[in-house]
Amino acid sequence: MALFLSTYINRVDKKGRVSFPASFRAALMGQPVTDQAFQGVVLFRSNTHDALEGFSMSRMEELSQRIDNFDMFSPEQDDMATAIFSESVALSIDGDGRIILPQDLLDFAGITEQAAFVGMGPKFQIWEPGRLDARKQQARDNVAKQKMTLPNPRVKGGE
Amino acid sequence: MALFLSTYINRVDKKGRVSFPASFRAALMGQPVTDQAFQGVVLFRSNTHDALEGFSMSRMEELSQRIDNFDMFSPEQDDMATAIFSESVALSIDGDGRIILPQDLLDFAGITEQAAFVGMGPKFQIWEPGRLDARKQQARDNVAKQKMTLPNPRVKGGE
DNA sequence: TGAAATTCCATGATATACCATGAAGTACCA
DNA sequence: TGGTACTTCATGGTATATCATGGAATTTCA
Repeated sequence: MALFLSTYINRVDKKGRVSFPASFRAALMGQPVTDQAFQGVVLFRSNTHDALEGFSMSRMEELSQRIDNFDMFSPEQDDMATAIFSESVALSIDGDGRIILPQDLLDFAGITEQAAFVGMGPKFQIWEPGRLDARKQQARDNVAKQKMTLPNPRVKGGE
Repeated sequence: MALFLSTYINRVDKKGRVSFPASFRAALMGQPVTDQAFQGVVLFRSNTHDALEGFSMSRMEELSQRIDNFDMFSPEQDDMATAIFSESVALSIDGDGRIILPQDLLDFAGITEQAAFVGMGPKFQIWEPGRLDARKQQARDNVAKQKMTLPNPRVKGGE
């Protein structure tokens, strides 16, 4: 699967138009195209930051399956589904490689002049650039401080 | 899996272009080619040295899968993905076997005229040659002093 | 029919692909 | 084994395509 990598800062014009980074576009193309072949992205508010979460449509379906693994009718499942699906918005990419960020999402993330597209592997986030710096530092600190390590499936679980 | 071996020092021109060592290219080819067969490398800043770390894309995808094993939207997953993917950059290898090192990465590693490609098995590093010499000496000293040995996971953990 | 949204077009800046050359390593042959 | 021819590499310069960005024109919907 193609990955979202690096951080790109692009200008947002008064209509909310932003160029969606070219490499992110390429990552999107690699996705297995389902039925209607929706070539675009899905955005919703982050639960933990003043930022936006971005998914491909195929990743969105995977997210749906994971939520299904909660007990049906459990409060968690209901909360999760409501928070994510009801508030998410699908944005298409126009001929010039741009998306249009709705005003309420811009407000939520505090974005005005510029938007930072943050690659996070299978997903990405969109930040107001000023806030992002602090967040990146925090992430680095947490990883270092907690000596966070990645479970290696080959050694630990073995296949 | 193919391995990155030896050290190669190549010139960096004013545009940041460097020849990616031929043997490293060969090591890259051996990688299992996924979908779009991205022939290139992924670089990011080392956590411990003023140098750059390099991976193949397939290894990067493996990293991604491990991170996926954390709960979605958990702080751990978020920190991990932000720390690793947002700061990394994918570089393609052109028809002449070169990559283009971005200016900010050159600055971070202190590279100007020359770049040293250091094979480290499944990954590699890129150093400013002068700093590399000091680092190599240090590594040798540490190994000698501590009589460092390699634990064998098959014997110790065993499955 | 008017406001909002979508599509179309234009333009620098930047990055990518293309071509040329010399050096060095390798293979081949006497 | 010595010499020669060929291939591969590293490196420099130039041309071309892509990308981000701004504005205008056209369409859509209320």
